[in-house]
This record gives sequence, structure tokens and C-alpha cells, in this order.
Amino acid sequence: MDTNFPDLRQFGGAEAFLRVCKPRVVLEMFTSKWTALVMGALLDGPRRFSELRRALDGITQKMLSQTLRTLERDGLVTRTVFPTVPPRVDYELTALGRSATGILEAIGAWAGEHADAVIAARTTYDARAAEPPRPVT
Amino acid sequence: MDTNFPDLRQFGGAEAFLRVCKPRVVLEMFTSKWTALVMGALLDGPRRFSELRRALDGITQKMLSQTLRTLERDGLVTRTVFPTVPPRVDYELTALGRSATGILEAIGAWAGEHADAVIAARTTYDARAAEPPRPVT
DNA sequence: AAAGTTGGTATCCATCAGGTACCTGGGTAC
DNA sequence: GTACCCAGGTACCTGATGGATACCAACTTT
Repeated sequence: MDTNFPDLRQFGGAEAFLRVCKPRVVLEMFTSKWTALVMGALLDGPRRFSELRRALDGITQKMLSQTLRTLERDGLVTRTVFPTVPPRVDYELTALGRSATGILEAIGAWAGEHADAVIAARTTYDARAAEPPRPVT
Repeated sequence: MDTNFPDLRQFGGAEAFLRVCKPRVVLEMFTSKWTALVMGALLDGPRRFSELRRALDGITQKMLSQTLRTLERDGLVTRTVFPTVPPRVDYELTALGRSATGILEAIGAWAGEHADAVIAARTTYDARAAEPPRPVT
């Protein structure tokens, strides 16, 4: 089965390839700790900052605003400021953002089917690694 | 649209929730720099260590063996040692591992459709951020 | 005897994500 | 006066990730 794994030398090595690889860009959108959770909390519709902060019980202000800033920069979330008093800021998934949650659903679906197998494999592996070393007969 | 975002307080906060969240376990399988690339290089069939090292032009021995060790622990890859000389070690995707590449394909598919939009959004956002600050009329 | 091949491990170091703590600043409630 | 709400910003600290380098144990080749 000849799948088309690229010849990385043509890109100047793996490092250079990773910098131009679009799936990698997408993958990195979700690698940060809070991204998926914040997007999940926005699925039901727009939310304001303090609502999110409560929904994501335990997130710090810094990480919430940092995560939202990144999502906004990537075009996944809009930020709307109402110049009322007290100030109010709404965050809402864009169409792009909603479509991106499809990836999270795919991960969730696979996790539903296979996460237990992964966890079991880890347990087995760790148990084997902890065994007393073989006597060198 | 009432999607079922969990009440994190019931888990003792987001931090505690993340520790038991299976999609999170799966997500973290792919967060490390080389995982996806190594799995991609194994799609065509079993490969030995030095073949992978050449295919992943630029990866260090340490990172390759570390990544493979993690994949083996998660049950995605098997490691077969041939006690020949010089030593030979084959790595091969398990059925679980092959099914996990489906996630990478989903990411790749979404990237094909939307990565440009994300990149464009970033450019726009960065340009706006670099604008001279508004005069406070 | 020296050097190469294979598949590693050990050690040190730089970078960075994430967390803590404290700041702003206008307005309201006590 | 004091304290707290909102929506953040900023400085500093730490632990994990990953990279560079050196070393290793066979055994073969030159």
C-alpha cells in the first residue's frame, strides 16, 4: 500500500516541512490546554468573558483571555465589545470555528471507541516495564 | 441548540475534568512534535529504526526513539527486535494505530479546506494589531 | 588495530506553555 | 471611605518539552 508520505529531503528536512505543512497548522490550533474546552463552552451560543470563566471552572483570567485571543486571531471566534458599564464582551464561534469543532467531534468519536484500548495498553506496558529484570541465564 | 457541554463543577473543576476526559487522552497522543510524522512514515508498512531516521530527515535519535517508545506504550506501534548483528528493530503500526491515523486524515481534510482561511485570518489580525494606535479624539 | 554500523541511553541546556500575583479603571453597593 | 463588579494587562516563576552532544555494546569490515 503505497501511501504518499512526502520525501522530506525535498523540503529541506523535516523541520522545514513542518513549517509549511497545513495539517500541522491545524493540529497546533488544538494543542494548547484550554482551546478545546473553550470552544466546547461556546457551542451553545455567544458567551461573555465572565460566563466562560465560570463555565470553565478553574481557568485563570490570563489563560482564558490568552486562549480567546488566539482563537480570535485564527478566525474561529469573534469578539464583540459593548461599551456599556460595566463593560461587556461577547465571544462567539464563527462559521469557521463551528466547522472546526467537527475535528473535535472526530477525536471524541474515536476516543469513545478506542480510548480504553489505549489506556489498557499503557497499563500493560507500564506493568511490563516495572517487572524485575530477567536473570541473564 | 443545547449541546451537552459538561458541568465542570461536578468533576471538581476543569483541571480534574481534563484528567478523566478521554478525548483529551487521545488529543494528547498527537500533541508531541514528531508523533504524526512518525505514524505517517509507518503507513506504508513496517520500517526499521534507521529507515525511519532517514525518512524523517532531521529528527534526532533521541526524539525518534522517544516518540516510538510513546507510540508503543499507547499500543499504536509494535516493536520487534531481531537479535542479529548488527541489531535490527522493526516498528509497525498496530490495527489500533492504523485506525488512529483516521484522525490525522480528518485533520488533513479540514486543513485542505480551511487552513488557508485560518492563515488569512492571522494575517489580517496581525496587520490590524500593528496599526498605529487610534488618536484618542 | 582502527573504524563503521545499529539502536540505543545519559547528560546538559534552551525554550516555552502555563500558573501566581498584582495592576488598571470606571462604576456601583454598603 | 471601602470594597467589590467587570474585562482584562503585565511581570515573574517554574516544570515540561525538545535539542545537542557524547557515550555504549556488540560485531564486521578494512
